[in-house]
Amino acid sequence: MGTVVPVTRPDEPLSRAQRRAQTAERILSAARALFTESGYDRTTIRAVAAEAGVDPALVMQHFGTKDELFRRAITVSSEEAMGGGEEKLVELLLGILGVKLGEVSGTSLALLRSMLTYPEAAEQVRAANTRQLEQISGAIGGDDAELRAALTVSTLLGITIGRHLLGLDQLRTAGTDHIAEVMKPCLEALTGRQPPP
Amino acid sequence: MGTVVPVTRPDEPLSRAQRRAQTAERILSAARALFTESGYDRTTIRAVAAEAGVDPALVMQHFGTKDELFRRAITVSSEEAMGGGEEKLVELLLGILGVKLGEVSGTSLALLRSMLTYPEAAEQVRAANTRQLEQISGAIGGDDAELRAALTVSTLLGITIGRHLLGLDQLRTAGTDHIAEVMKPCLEALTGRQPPP
DNA sequence: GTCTATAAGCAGATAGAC
DNA sequence: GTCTATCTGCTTATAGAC
Repeated sequence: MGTVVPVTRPDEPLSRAQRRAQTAERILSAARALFTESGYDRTTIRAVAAEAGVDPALVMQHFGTKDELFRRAITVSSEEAMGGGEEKLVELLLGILGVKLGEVSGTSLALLRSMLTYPEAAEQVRAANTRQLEQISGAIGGDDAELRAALTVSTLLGITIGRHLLGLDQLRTAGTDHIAEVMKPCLEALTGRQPPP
Repeated sequence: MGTVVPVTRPDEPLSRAQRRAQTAERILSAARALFTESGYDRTTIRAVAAEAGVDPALVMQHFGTKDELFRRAITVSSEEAMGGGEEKLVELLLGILGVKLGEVSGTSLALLRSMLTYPEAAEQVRAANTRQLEQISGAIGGDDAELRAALTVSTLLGITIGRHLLGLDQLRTAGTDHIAEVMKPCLEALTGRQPPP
């Protein structure tokens, strides 16, 4: 169906299609780094091209528009998509906390950096949060479940922002385990059923 | 010392200086609204002028640069500056929570909207957070005080973002009191002394 | 004192040379 | 197939007419 690339030069190590795919990947990687650092508006096609060591026109050739470049840069292959399983409450939360505090995939940070000023990024973050929220809400149960889930997600979001995007010293220098340990009772209080007044 | 404005026209209700100050205030108000809505980069001098019903050149005449306009727009008169007193821990926290969840002064939201993409805004937010953090840290005491305080501030920040800037439904529709009620045990767990293992 | 007109620069996107 | 050169539009900021 036209996907087969005939090898015209057996001594050439990589086909043109392969080289092209490699270049696209390098551009995406550069774009991810710059979007993470400066956000959507302040990241220029020219800067991405320079970072990737290619011509600006080549970036347009590959992705058409800056918008599409961003979309591709913040789209995960299919793996993470926020710890997908059916785990149980606290483990789920600490999992999210671990993921968000640990490496925090480059795609996530690139997305979060622009969420307050680039409407499409905001929409994606809302969607991701809604998915997390439904998982947590279902695990909590009760009247306040949705509110509690929303507060939990927002709390984790705030810590991620403080640590990775704002760079608050006390959060940058603390270890992941330490933070998780301190946050655990807090998250339990937030997700546990409230005692009767 | 030249500050006295002689009244040349007794029948004129306002002096020129007064009218000028009024116009400046209207420009600042318009700027605050647009900075809050769209952030620093996407807010143009032209749009601010249009919103205030004045000429773009007049905005420059008053504030010189866009940078200075932003600085003036997010500078509070002197009052709030984050509930300044010497209150006691939980009350302090709920106070901050109340302030952040309630009206959240326009200046604060304008500042928060740009904190991830406009370096000067980020610096201001870090500074404000540090002040809060020191208050809370002092009230907590103990080894983890600073970390706990940082996590507390980040938590409140996350909720403010989710509610007012991202517009998460579950947080927008919930009442301030309800949120405070649900968050109280969580904040107590975060700021209370940890039980010995 | 206020606004028209314009300068100067940079963005994303396009067309055509090689 | 890749890059040079350019187009078009929009920004902040300035200079000068009224």
